[in-house]
Amino acid sequence: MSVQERKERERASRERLILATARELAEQQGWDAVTTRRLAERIEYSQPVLYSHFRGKREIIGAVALEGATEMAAAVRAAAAAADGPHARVSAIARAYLDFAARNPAVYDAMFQLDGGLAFASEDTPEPLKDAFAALLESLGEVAGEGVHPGLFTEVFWAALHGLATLTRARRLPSEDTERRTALLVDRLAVL
Amino acid sequence: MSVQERKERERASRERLILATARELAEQQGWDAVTTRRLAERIEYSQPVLYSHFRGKREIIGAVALEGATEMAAAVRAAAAAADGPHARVSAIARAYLDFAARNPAVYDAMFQLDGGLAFASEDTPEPLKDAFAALLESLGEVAGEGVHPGLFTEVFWAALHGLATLTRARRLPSEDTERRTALLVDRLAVL
DNA sequence: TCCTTTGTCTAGCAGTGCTAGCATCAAGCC
DNA sequence: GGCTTGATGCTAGCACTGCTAGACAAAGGA
Repeated sequence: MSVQERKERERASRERLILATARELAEQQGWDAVTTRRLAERIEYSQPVLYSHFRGKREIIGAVALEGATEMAAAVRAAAAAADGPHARVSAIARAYLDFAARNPAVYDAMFQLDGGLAFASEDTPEPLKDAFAALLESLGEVAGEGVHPGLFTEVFWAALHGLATLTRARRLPSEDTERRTALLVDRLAVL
Repeated sequence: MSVQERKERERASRERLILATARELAEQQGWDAVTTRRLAERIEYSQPVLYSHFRGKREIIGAVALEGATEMAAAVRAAAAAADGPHARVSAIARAYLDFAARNPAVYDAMFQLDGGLAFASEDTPEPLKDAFAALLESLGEVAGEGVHPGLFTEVFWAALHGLATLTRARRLPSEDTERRTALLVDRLAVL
């Protein structure tokens, strides 16, 4: 029994290694550079080993996305908890969101740009994704304004942040004015 | 001289055929299905012919993106011209933008999600892209509100629309409430 | 008519995600 | 302790990708 447990531990540890390596490689050189060959070489195993852990590359991306969702939810909640008052809270959340996207571009891509085979906005949406949305909803719901559904408001706010994050990252928007754009967004959208 | 002119015409016509075919294929089956082999087969030429018109696949995507930008600018201006008053105009623009994205998902991808090798937000940004932004700016500038730079306001509004468009398209947001989300966005962001 | 130039094609390269089938090594049984 | 068995990871290979070198044919000019 103990032997089997040890093997399971080792297997789980190798799975973490795969994910950490994929993530590191993606952050360093982009997801295009994360090929199964390169990934296998970095973890010092052969390619087929990857397929004994994940169905394919897409599932690896999905797993990294879930990791990212958990971290993002934590970052948003931490920012919200450290701020006093609704306005400061919403500002802090917006900054935390954009900051996360800027600091972890590959993870953000995995979550929202690439196909990780994850279900969104449906019943079988994985828990971390639901929770990341919930983290936004907790603080944004209170500034939705009268007669506006908190969920709908959060969706709009989130979409706006997502737009800023992706357009900035893709150099469609110059990154200098990020602060001013964020401030404008918060001031206009949130009802205090 | 006339012979050369005929050849140039034929060449230009074939280039249009390549772009139209690429776009059609992308809209039908997604950009992943637009391989150089398939594209060549559809236009009934061999692969290398594509490379006598474009440097590579990326440049084909870029060319489709420019086409799309021109069309989007026209769609936005048409919507603006058909509406009376600032509020109706902004609403119409938002709907036109999201409608364009929804009706031409592959073209929208070429413009904003994929790498078409185009420069954005810089001096050597191609004219159609600048003009598409200008089309938004023309009508959005007037509702930026006092003390807010029209360009900055347009960027934020655009980013919000972009977020809605991409998240809806990627099924991150359910498509039913698009109208309500758009209305909320317009009502909050635009200063009348 | 011959030669040159232009245009197009066939064939191939290096790389991709993914998999079938073989070797190896450790666990468990007699 | 020696043998069998099953799990585990490997090598080799498939069908595909974007892209290109070099052969070849068709057209134009002398």
